[in-house]
Amino acid sequence: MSPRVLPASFYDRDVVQVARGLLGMRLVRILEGQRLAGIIVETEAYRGEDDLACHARAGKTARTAVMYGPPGRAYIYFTYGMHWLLNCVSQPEGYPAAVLVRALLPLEGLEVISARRAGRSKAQWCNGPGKVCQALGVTGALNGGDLCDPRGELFIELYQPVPESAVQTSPRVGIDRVPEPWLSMPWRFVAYSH
DNA sequence: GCGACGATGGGCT
DNA sequence: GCCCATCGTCGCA
Repeated sequence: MSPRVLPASFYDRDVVQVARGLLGMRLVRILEGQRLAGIIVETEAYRGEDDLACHARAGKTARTAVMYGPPGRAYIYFTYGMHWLLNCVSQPEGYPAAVLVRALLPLEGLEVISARRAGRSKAQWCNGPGKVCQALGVTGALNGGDLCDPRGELFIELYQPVPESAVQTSPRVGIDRVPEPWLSMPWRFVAYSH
């Protein structure tokens, strides 16, 4: 295994810590033989069946089964009829938890990413969870894939850990109908925010 | 710059 | 039949 790739043990702990720890790591996508990559700068944690913002609130279904599986896998789902969203399965097998990758700083394969995000400025290429998947060509075909396999099509490498001074936390976004205390849990992490 | 809203389809009650 | 872990565009300032 490449020494740069984050091992499954990285994900095998509290998902909130994993969300924090993924800031500054490098998400790599091999698309048609070409390497595309970006630095993870925004994440959110979703933890367990009790968390009413987490898809696992409805229990284990065909859709959420991957979240109950081993840590270090990709949980990728389709929403709003048009967007794919990428998550990193965390915590021990059997406990449903995952980190939503909400934004990247584009780093490698910029020509391809630019073409996939045609007509938009660089700042708009990967500044949202749907945009990340659009930019890197991430779809449900990769659901359940191993993020710890450097020979796969999607994996995450150790890159540049982010110091506490550069991290901001806030409640998760896009979950307006969720009741407290879940609505206000500070489980969103942003690095080097504007 | 900002708020409203439509697109569009799968999952779940 | 309702609800989305969203995005891009439109209208208005």
